[in-house]
Amino acid sequence: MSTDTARRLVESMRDLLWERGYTGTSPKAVLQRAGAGQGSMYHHFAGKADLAQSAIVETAQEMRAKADAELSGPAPAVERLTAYLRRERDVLRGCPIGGLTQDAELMADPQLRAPVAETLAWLRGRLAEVLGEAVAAGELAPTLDASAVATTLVATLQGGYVLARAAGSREPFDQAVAGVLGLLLSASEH
Amino acid sequence: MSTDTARRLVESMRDLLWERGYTGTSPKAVLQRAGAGQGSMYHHFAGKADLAQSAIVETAQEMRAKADAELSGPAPAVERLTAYLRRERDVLRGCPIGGLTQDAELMADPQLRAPVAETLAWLRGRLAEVLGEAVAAGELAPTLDASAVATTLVATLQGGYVLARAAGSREPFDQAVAGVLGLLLSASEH
DNA sequence: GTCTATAGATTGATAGAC
DNA sequence: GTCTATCAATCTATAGAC
Repeated sequence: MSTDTARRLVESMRDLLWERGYTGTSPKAVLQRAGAGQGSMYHHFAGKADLAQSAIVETAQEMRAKADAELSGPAPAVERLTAYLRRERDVLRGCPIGGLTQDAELMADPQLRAPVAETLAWLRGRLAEVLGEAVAAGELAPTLDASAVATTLVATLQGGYVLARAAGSREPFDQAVAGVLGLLLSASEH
Repeated sequence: MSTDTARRLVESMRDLLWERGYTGTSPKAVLQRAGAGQGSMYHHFAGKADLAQSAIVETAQEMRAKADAELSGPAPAVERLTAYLRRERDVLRGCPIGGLTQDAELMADPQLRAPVAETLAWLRGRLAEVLGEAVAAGELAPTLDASAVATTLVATLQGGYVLARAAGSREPFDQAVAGVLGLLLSASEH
């Protein structure tokens, strides 16, 4: 069945995009990992960019679905936020979506860039909503700027990945999260 | 004079590393930008990696010198911190050092990775010192964890670059900085 | 010190057999 | 649908003339 080969190609491209980026990933490497020949890829996809687009869209959807599930539970808003921020992550591999912003070739292609931009914009918006709930429930100070703080939280995660990769250790990531949570919670003591 | 050609090669490599990353930068592109032939590069440097190392070390030293100057002035500690965070930056180009952490090929080479790791580690440490001064001067709450918050501040900047590049706008960067400053200053009202 | 010429490998893609 | 063969272009590096 063709569907299986196509799925393996997308899966391999997802792994390699995460590990090596778009510029650093050759069709040849994808085919080897998927155990397929040249013909298979060009039968199912128009080329490298087309396959990469399928891979990025899949990764983006997964990331968004997982975050939405965590942020939409029945627990108090602040508990959902801290659980989301502290959730176990594959820190040293970086963010499979955010990391792509550093690839100039990928960002130059609107089809590849769009799912990256949309996913991070959605996440900022969703966190702003939950922060708004927390303020409304009196869990956080009413003076808090939900939009700005939401962007700060996403930036802390994204930057935490950068610092962890630089250090070769997840410690900076955990420290960055602990730091921003400390500020958020002590700022709420009003 | 050979020194001038070598300098132009390093300068060109610095620009291209910032713009395209290590994997995305070919010696050919560097030579074209520098206006030099193949022979010049292999006369002055052992190869692409060697030239890149000189370029990264130079960029790292500049970044560190500039940050240290801003963080070491006579102004109150919190003022120095806010001035550093709000300083004008070429946001859409990303951080010329932090952005390199996403390049797997570069990070696999200890010679190329070391200056990246050291620069970001130094910055976290220097910000922790200034935060410590602020606490000691009573400008910030004594309960503040200087090391953790320092890492949060660097992560906010690094993640701000990621979000700005994704959005194609500097707005998320400015929002992330405003958010973290809001938390830091309101948390200090003790 | 700088140049051009060249090398062998790899890139992304196409052709055509099966 | 999948394979192998092949393509022109580019990659990083070396050789050798000047």
